[in-house]
Amino acid sequence: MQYNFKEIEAKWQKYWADNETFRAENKSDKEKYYVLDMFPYPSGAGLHVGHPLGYIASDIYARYKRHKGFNVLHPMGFDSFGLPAEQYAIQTGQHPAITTETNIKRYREQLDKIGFSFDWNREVRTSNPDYYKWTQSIFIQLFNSWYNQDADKAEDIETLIAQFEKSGNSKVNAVCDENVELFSDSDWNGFSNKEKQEKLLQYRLTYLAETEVNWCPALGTVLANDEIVNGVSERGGHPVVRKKMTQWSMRITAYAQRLLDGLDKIDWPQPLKDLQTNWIGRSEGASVTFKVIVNGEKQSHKIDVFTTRPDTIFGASFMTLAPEHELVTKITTVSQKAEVDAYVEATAKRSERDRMADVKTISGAFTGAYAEHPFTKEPIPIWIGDYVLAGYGTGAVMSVPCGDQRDYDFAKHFDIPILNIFEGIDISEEAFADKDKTIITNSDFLNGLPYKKAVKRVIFELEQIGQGEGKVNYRLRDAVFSRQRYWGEPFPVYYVDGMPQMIDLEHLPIELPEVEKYLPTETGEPPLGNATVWGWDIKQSTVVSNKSIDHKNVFPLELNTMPGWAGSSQYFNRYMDPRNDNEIFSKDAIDYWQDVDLYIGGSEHATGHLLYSRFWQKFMFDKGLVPKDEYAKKLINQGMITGTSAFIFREETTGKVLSKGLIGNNKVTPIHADVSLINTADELNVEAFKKWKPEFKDAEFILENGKYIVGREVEKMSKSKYNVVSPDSICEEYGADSLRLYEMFLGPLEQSKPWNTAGITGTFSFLKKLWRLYFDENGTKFNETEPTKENLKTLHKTIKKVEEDIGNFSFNTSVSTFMICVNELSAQKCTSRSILEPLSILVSPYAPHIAEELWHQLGNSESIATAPFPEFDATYLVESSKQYPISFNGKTRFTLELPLDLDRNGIEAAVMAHEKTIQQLQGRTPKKIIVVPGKIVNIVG
RNA sequence: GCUCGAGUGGCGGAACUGGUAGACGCGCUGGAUUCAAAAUCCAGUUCCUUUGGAGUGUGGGUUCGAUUCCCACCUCGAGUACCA
Repeated sequence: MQYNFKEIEAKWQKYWADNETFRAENKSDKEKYYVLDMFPYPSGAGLHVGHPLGYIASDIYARYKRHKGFNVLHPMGFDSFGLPAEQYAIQTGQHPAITTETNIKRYREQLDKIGFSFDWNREVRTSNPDYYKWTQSIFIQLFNSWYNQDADKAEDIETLIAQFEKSGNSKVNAVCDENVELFSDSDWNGFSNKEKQEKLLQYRLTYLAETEVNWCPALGTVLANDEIVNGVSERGGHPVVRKKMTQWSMRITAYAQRLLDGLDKIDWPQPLKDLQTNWIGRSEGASVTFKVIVNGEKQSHKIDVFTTRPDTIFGASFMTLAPEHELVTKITTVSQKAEVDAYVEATAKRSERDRMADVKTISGAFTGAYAEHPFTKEPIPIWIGDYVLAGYGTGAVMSVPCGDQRDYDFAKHFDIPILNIFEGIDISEEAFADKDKTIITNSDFLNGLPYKKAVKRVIFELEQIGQGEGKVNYRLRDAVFSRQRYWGEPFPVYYVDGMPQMIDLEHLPIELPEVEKYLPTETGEPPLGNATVWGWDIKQSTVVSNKSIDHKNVFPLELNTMPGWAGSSQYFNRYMDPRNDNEIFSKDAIDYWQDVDLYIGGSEHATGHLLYSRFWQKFMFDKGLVPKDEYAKKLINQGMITGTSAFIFREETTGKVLSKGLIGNNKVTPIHADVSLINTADELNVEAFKKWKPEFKDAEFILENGKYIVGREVEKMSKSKYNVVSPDSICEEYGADSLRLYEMFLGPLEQSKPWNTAGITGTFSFLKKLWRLYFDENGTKFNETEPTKENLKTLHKTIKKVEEDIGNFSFNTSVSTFMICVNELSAQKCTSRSILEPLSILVSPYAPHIAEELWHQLGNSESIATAPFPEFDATYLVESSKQYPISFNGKTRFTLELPLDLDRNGIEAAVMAHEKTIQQLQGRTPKKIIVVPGKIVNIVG
């Protein structure tokens, strides 16, 4: 009997689907285990072999847990809203839903061929109305909530309104917009309805506000900070400019501290935690208020600054505002106006990228105004400079040149005095920023104090005079939540008198309307501005034609859509009860499944999805919707699989194409060749290549030994580099089990590693060898013979190692272990069922199709999926002797087999009497003999 | 610049809490089988000046003993970028 992987794999894939083998039940006496993959965006290009790496790892784990008796939830779905389908729609007019459907179908086929144990009954698609209904509902709940800092949690907006009615907003300790005006209870009660709504927007967890956003003209939309890489859009690499727009934002900053603290509770990779920690960017310091003096007169304006070094306040010799700072126009003197205006205009013109690239050039302008030092009462000049960022802190700094290198450089450049307030420190060359060695001097009441004590004291003094307090600042900004795009979740929002109103939960989903074209309107409104049926009728509670918008009963709906991360921020919870029409998930479902036990996905989502989803989870926790405020106990980032590109070499002068070995000193241009035209020995199929690239039809290919050998190089796997290998072609040629084993065998899960198709013959022939343990030409080989001691030792050694490996997510080493096991059992000519049956279970998580076939050939009628994992028994591994390595000065020279029960003295005697020892020592007397029983002998001297 | 991560044969990689470096696989070499090829099987494969010796990026240290621990440096990769 031959190993016919095609037949076997098709058979079992059908069986699993027909029997819903991997269906997870929400009620079970078994312990639950939730294994989650980051669901993919279904792109038109399909999957390449790098994509399923994490899915294979999680599938092995899920299958293993089933063998260990767990009720496993292992779902899959699609993050199906997104830009590429929309760009395609703009180009071709094809509705993104159609493109998406086609791509999902392709993905599904590819995934099915690899034999994953997903419970497809639970599939979710973020672009389906029955799914995004719940995305909309979370949005509404965020809108109806505020963050109470006293309770340190989100609360219903009604509790805030009650406080406003009772005592205004002065006693409210909320996370809200900056510069909220104070009002009393009588003020509040006297406000018009619209004024009340405006005030409340400043507190809601999702709010509409005019914000400075990253506008990408080429994509026609705003982007979040994490969607911008090196000053250009992550997708497409288009320029990004700053622009003021009215946008929905998420008050994620309310959760900054909890997002930071939560990292201690979860088992996520340290680099990923570091990334989130840096992104949140907590720093401790003080806020200090400076009074402003213009032309010798005190102004009503004040400048608030945030500083991490309040201890250096007596070293402040100037102030610097960001050019965008709102006070700039208000305080600039007449004589400085021209210079300041010119500078502000110049910086506004520079793109974000320019500003980032050019950090060396020092520039700025003097406003003519002064700030009053809170303690010395001396006037200090107020400058503007683009090294101060509008988006961080208050957009203003107290410049202390002696203690900060940027301030120092700025002061030197503009000849501003540099005061030295550090005892025994020379600052003639550079600033001194070492907190640990700081002793303050020339600073009145701070003289002689070290950093920490000085900070405490100065904050106390600032509080006494009402000009400052201790403060914690975060780099994290509120997340812009609007996109000027078509293919995203519509907001469940309509506008009355310019104020946003939420549509009641019972009327959701608000479905995406049809539009003629997917581009912005001529008046510059988002694509939904093209919709003709996009008004909200409050009487009928339904979407109606725009023609009936009368601002009495029918109102315009929101034209923006939600960003890509909206749909992925709670999908892991929805999987628990995905077909529930009445609730996002039932209480029973969430109570049973609780949270994700293992989450596998890429680290590129560190500051996007993985931060936003933690935020939503914490919000849902505050609302009592979920029992855990962190949704994933353990997370693993799978490494990237890189491609091995192939090159042909065209000689620059003659145009001849030289085989790799013939290049020599010739000047050649390497040109990518499609890797599918190369065989495992790096030979190019020249005819096929000429067919693929017709411009080489008549080119002369110079061969070596009758073959054209290509050059190879490791690069990112991508279409443009012609190095993409698809899992389908591998499954076709070697089968899914070979692919699964090989992807794991490549190396540690978390490391990035190059793909080389040639190596797959290793795992393929392993499977053939495994098969031959059970079958030969005449049929089955296994029988009821008693296993030998050797057989049992091999089996139990394997059980032990494989369980350890799975526990450590070290899947590459268990593939080696299987190979060793099969090599040994083959050599032992093992045919014993009591060895071969447990072996099939051991292999099953990794190579489920062949395992299932073997299991059934052994006479079992149920699926192998829940067969109990073999129990390890240490007694089979007990040894009576050991090959001791005998080393001299730490270098092993020979080995000696000795009984394990021999004691230290016995070992020493045996070793010293050995002829090779005598030969090594050449008459010398050893200084010392180290004997570690069971391990090693080391002779020194 | 800063923060992480990693440097082991021709290649992917292995080595438990310090204890026989290079498991396993690819590739390569030789052989068997075959008319031939594929497939399969067997043997070999870190390097060198080979009765021996050296060797895990470099230099130093701790230790009887270091790929593993400590210090300094070099190289590569990832992230981040004036964060006050």
